[in-house]
Amino acid sequence: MAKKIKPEDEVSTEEKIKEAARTVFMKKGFSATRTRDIAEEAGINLALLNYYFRSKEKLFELVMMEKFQAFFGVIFPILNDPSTSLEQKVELIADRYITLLTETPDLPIFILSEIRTNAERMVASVHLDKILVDSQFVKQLHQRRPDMHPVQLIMSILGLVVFPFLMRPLLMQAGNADTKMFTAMMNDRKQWIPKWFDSMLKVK
Amino acid sequence: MAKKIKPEDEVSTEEKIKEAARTVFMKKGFSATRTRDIAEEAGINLALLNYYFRSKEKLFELVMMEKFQAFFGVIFPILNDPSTSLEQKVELIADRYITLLTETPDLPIFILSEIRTNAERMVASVHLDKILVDSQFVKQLHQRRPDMHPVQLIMSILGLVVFPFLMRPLLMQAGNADTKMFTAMMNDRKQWIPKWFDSMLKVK
DNA sequence: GAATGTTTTAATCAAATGTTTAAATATTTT
DNA sequence: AAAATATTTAAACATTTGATTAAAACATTC
Repeated sequence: MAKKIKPEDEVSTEEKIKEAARTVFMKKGFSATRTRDIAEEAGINLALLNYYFRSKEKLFELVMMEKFQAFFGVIFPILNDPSTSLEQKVELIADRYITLLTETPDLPIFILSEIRTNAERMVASVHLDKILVDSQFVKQLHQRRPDMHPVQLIMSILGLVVFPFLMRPLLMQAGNADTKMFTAMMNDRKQWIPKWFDSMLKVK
Repeated sequence: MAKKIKPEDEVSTEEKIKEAARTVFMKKGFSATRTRDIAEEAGINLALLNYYFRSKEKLFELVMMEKFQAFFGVIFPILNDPSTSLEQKVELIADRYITLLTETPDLPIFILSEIRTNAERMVASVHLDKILVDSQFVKQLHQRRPDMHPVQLIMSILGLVVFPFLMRPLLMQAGNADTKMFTAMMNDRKQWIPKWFDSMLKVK
């Protein structure tokens, strides 16, 4: 499949479809998305979707892997870094994750929905055990608080960071926040979460 | 529509369908569920679904309202009780919510997925502002920590309680837990969350 | 500029899916 | 028991939807 030579500002049909697929799949999930939705969003003929990506499923897989990478790719290197302290890791997670999710707030619900319908494949592609058992973070947690299960603490830090983005549609619809205000709250949260987590680690 | 007189142990067709709908909708969500899935799960003829409930959508709405009630009904009375302290409320939420969700662990992802595709209707049926602005809990939070936005703290407590159930499929698939072990962890969590939250409130 | 390869389009297909129909069966009422 | 009403069934219907096809339009190569 040779590439056409096109002006720099032109976006290839393939990329238009991929971008439309990102948008629609992210918003509605796999089952609720029609190939025609994607074609319309991309402004292309329906048949081109199959021409470039063979099938709806293949296209979805592409988007999913990309998003999965975005979601877990941020956290892995931070948790495994042997040169940072526990406190620094928490600070980094809060900061990097909130920054990422502020840009793509639909990411968590997309990932979690997909896990619900396809836990096996998801787990195969993420090596969760590397986080939950072997990571530097787990070792540091265990050393600090042998009486708290590291998984408990990982669920806590992730819950503190991610859960607000799951509540976001509810908050915004309830009129208690607009996009700007929500972003401001999440930025505020970047500072609170490390403080909160440190105090949790000191609980008697 | 007169009721048939049937032996006590017989379950009515209507209830069989409703129960099957609960099961399938909860597991797969609205779009991924086929009416034939529900009919099969209920062990009834496909046409009976429309005979008793008019449409897939009407049946879904019924299930959804029920689950919504379960999810928010637990939290409302606790947060609005003027006779309990901040600490008692947190303890109650952790205990009651974890108990509820241990019985129906798919509830959170179901609710959140539905909110994603239908935030307006959801918000109309929950009076979220009653929690986020007017509740006793918010007043107590504000009195204790005027420098922390109450919504921040509500997101935190809910995140600590609910998020593990969203990660459950991932944890269990990763082989780091079976049902029994997960339940044990969540029971453990009933005691940690109040301690954690109290320490968060004391952060400098 | 003819030949060749690539991209796009309109039309169509086949399967899936929510729903309806009409006849059969069971139950209740008179 | 007969009539009326309610429930159940098998079949079919009408759309929707993912995918394909065949030809046209376009671009590139020789």
